[in-house]
Amino acid sequence: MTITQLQYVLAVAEYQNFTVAAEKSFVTQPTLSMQVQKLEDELDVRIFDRSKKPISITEAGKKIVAQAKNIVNEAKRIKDIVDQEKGYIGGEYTLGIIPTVMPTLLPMFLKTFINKYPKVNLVIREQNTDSLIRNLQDGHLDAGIAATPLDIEFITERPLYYEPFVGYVPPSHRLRKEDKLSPEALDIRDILLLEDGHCFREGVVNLCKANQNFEDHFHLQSGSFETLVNLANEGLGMTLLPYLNAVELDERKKSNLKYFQEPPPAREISLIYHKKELKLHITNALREVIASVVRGAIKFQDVKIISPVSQN
Amino acid sequence: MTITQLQYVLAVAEYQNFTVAAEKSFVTQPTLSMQVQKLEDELDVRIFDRSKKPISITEAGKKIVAQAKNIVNEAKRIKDIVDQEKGYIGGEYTLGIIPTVMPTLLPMFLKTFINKYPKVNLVIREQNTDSLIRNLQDGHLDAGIAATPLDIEFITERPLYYEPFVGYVPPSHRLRKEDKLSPEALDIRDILLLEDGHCFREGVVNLCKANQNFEDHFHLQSGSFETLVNLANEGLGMTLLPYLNAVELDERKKSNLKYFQEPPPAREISLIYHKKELKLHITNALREVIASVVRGAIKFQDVKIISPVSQN
DNA sequence: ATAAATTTATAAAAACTATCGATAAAACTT
DNA sequence: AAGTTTTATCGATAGTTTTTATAAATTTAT
Repeated sequence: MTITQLQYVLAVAEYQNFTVAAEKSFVTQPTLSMQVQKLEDELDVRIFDRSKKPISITEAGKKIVAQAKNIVNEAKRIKDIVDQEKGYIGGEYTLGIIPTVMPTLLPMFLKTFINKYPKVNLVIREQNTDSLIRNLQDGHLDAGIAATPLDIEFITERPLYYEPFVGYVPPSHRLRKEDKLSPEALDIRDILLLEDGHCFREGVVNLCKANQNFEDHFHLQSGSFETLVNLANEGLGMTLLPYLNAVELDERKKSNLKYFQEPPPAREISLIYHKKELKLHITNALREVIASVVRGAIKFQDVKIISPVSQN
Repeated sequence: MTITQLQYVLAVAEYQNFTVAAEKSFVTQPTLSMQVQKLEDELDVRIFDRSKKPISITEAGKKIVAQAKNIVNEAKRIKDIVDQEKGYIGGEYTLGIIPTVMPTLLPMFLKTFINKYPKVNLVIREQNTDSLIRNLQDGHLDAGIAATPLDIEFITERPLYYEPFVGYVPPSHRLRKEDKLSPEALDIRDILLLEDGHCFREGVVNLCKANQNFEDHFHLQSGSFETLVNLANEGLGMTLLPYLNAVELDERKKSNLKYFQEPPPAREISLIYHKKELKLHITNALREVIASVVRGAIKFQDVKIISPVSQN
């Protein structure tokens, strides 16, 4: 049994197809097929059922694949251990970022980071919290940036900053006359929300839920804050924005912003990574960079953190 | 990087010597040396310092060895997973047993087990609780039989039976006139103890400690109960025996036995194994066999369990 | 301090194996 | 039923592991 064989098995399990798996593994299909067969012979068990297409994984195969993932990930770590021992900051590093943080935070730190650590090949993926967690678990991501607390057993959360919610209240809205917003005054039924899957949506729902029994009526939903702001201008209601999105609005729109009373509700944005601490040295370097650039742009201390997780 | 290379590294780390490591790995010394070198080249780090003899492990090497242990153990598990999936009970299985249990328990179940599961190559090692725990951790043992509770994070304890302590009180002893023993009446200073390292010794000390402040005076100490009984007969004090040892005494000596008041103090004997549950199917088979033979010989319910761990 | 013994490294040859390209066989699609 | 897609098989080749033989280095004994 070799690590290569296990990697081939994982590739087949992932792509459910020998030919594609071979391509992704940068070998020819016979090479991969034979190695998988060899492993099956050695273990004397079928891992894949090739009698139908697409191929399926046998019961024994599922367990073998799970264990193989383990082994391959642990094997990868040896290289990381050596790098860490040498103090070398380099190699591939994959970071997942939730969509509502990506456009505002990424431009703030990306340039600084790649300048400071040119040997790191940073791969950035935009994905929602759920897939972020899944990818952290199976090792497809080295770290993620998401709203916390998530309270997940195998994940370490290191808060980066606290980002208050800001109201965008068009002139026609009933709350326009108020000086400051309060969570109690909000009515979930006239707040424009992001579409499902965004944790910022959950945050807003949780914020309003504190004083209302929210029944899931139909709401206009969009994937971008820009759309929400435009819809709000059309008189379809108000919306809530994260602070960093709010400060980026043009002057005309900024006049529609309404801040919350102290302490404002806020989301906690954290760097999250697997407790196994793969590539911890790079993760720490990344955290340092982000923390230092954020320190200038955002400095809220006394906030009320709103959970990003659905409370159902 | 291959699993074989990691195994070679582990062998060198274990034996601190390339030649011996090669023998134990059933390859020639150059084979092993070259593979270790190849891995060092690939990782671009020295794992072993060969400039002095015996060779030593570098700082980076220590971490690599720890991780390699992980990987190799996890790799071994794949075979176990397949066996388990097939319901196959076979292969090598290594069991550690503490010295004070070995001579009485092993004859009771060994024959039954090897008859029932002839494909299992059972390797039995006598060792004290400390090395048992260490060997379970690094995978040198598949399971152990020891006095519990040990309360160790990575170990599962499955109680097999409860074995009361029985007093061996020679005619000349002050407690001879008592009908039943009570823990309060015991005086640690005239009890003959097993030598250090036996957990039964710790159990006796804990039993007496409940009512006495034990200061570590000099005591006669022996490694076998037979010696203790003979010393007791010479008038050097009394001693305590586990129930199964007591019932094996000849008739003449049995007349010196004195039982405890209900509920008698007892030790809990458990099958212990790593939480990772390597070869769980064999472990369960073993537990079944032992539990069934023990059920006939020993059936105490209402006992007071004495900790086998030093309370200092 | 020098010789002997032990231990690790190096080199060349042999055995073995992973990989590839070509092609056959099987399964699915139209 | 023909064509397409996917997996298996085959022979050739390049590369790797292993071995035997031997050299170099280190430790131990005299």
